[in-house]
Amino acid sequence: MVEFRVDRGSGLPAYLQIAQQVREALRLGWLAPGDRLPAVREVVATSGVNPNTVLKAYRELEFAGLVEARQGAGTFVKAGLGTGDREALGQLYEELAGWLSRARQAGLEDEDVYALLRTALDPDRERE
Amino acid sequence: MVEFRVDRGSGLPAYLQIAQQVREALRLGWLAPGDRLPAVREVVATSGVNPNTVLKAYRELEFAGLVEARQGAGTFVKAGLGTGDREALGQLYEELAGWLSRARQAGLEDEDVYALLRTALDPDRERE
Amino acid sequence: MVEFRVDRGSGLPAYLQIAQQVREALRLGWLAPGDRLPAVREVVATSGVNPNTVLKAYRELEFAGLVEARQGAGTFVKAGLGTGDREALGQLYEELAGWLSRARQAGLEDEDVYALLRTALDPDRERE
Amino acid sequence: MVEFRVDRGSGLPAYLQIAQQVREALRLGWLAPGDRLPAVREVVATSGVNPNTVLKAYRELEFAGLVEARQGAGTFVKAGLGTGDREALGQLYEELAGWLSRARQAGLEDEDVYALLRTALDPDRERE
DNA sequence: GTGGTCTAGACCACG
DNA sequence: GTGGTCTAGACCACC
Repeated sequence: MVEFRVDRGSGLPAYLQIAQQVREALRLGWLAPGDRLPAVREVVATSGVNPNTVLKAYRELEFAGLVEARQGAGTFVKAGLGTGDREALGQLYEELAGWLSRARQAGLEDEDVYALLRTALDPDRERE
Repeated sequence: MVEFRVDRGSGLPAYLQIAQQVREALRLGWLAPGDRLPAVREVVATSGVNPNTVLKAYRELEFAGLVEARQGAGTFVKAGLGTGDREALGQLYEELAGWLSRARQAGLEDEDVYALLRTALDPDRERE
Repeated sequence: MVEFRVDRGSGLPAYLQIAQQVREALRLGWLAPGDRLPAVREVVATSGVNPNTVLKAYRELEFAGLVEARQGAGTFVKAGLGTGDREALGQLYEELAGWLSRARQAGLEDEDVYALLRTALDPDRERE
Repeated sequence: MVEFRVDRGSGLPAYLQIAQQVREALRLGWLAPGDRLPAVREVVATSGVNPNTVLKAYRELEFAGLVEARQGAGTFVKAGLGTGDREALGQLYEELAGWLSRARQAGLEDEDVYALLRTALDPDRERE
């Protein structure tokens, strides 16, 4: 079961945050084809957003072919996403968690961590 | 010298992307107090955004006390951000880059990497 | 310039009617890549639907890759649709118009015409 | 015997599609007064819709005075629809089928055909 | 009770 | 002035 976290004031529209979190859950294997997404009303209850916002996110995912809405039944995952190798994922997760704890000991905040990762993913960005 | 990358269609407003990239440059030490931000017309030339959008980003940073606009001279960094320990940062960056290359060998895409990091930063998100 | 006709009570949602009419205009060459769609506010004025309904239609077309919204500038046709042979289209149109006038002389109503066409398009439907 | 085709995702509600197909069958003479409509469970079996959806369609037709439900016996056609001239209809159908095959040779798809017909039925729609 | 559609209207981002 | 986002709430279609 996934639970969405909507961060108002992050600048990113709420419906995109929800859609992104579904995609992440698909990538990490928390959601698999056939699974049901939380009902719109559930998301409303837990996240405090408006029903239409959730619908918009679900519809976006439907357009992308990732989920399928069945009238009166719910919204279901249609396709998976990302690497299939769950084991490697777990291993990498452990390593990353270790690195993260070292980074925090060195005084880095979440923002620093994101900045580092973004640079590492796209080294060209660095310039002097 | 920093160069901004504005990703239209990422959902995040252009002016927030610029402001965020300045903050990241401050965190990583690419920009330090006294440095000049690129002129608005330079950013316009390299990023294709509207001048007003750049101005809005710079105003936002000025409001946050990070930069200072000097009439006719440009916009200058006023304060630093983040950990002062440049050495630790370099070390952590190398480790992260190593981890990242392993992750990519395992077939992970950028989105998978972000998903993992987000989970590592906020482990409560994972749920049965 | 296209003008939309929204038939409330046809059962088909208004936003789908608008999207469909844009697609038809693309097919018939009334709209070509680079053309601007009518502004949301114009459609609202001429069709009496709600702005959000128009937005939903335009967004649907954007998802389909047919149009592109440019902030503050409007929504523009990105890709064409259908056969490129405008001449053949005109010829066929004339023939169809002739047939249609004969059909009407024989007393057929629009509904009869649609029923005939649907059968002709999908002859398997006929069964006894 | 009529068989219904329900196209989920056409946007048109399922019950309206069924009712419309009955009306079309009446117009084209596939159904005549006294004929029995397929039983609800038959439609369910062939179309995959919910029994209530079929009932709603039949009720709608009954309301329109076109059919009549007889308890325990089924639903029967009460009135005809459209032009009585079966011969003219057949002739027009042949002509239309001929035109259609030429249209397809010219590369037109079903959508193009519908677009043409819609324009021919309502020529005012075309505009500069 | 499920998702889907539409309205009305406020506010924001961008040119 | 352009499109985009979100809210609130009514109503519909379907299971």
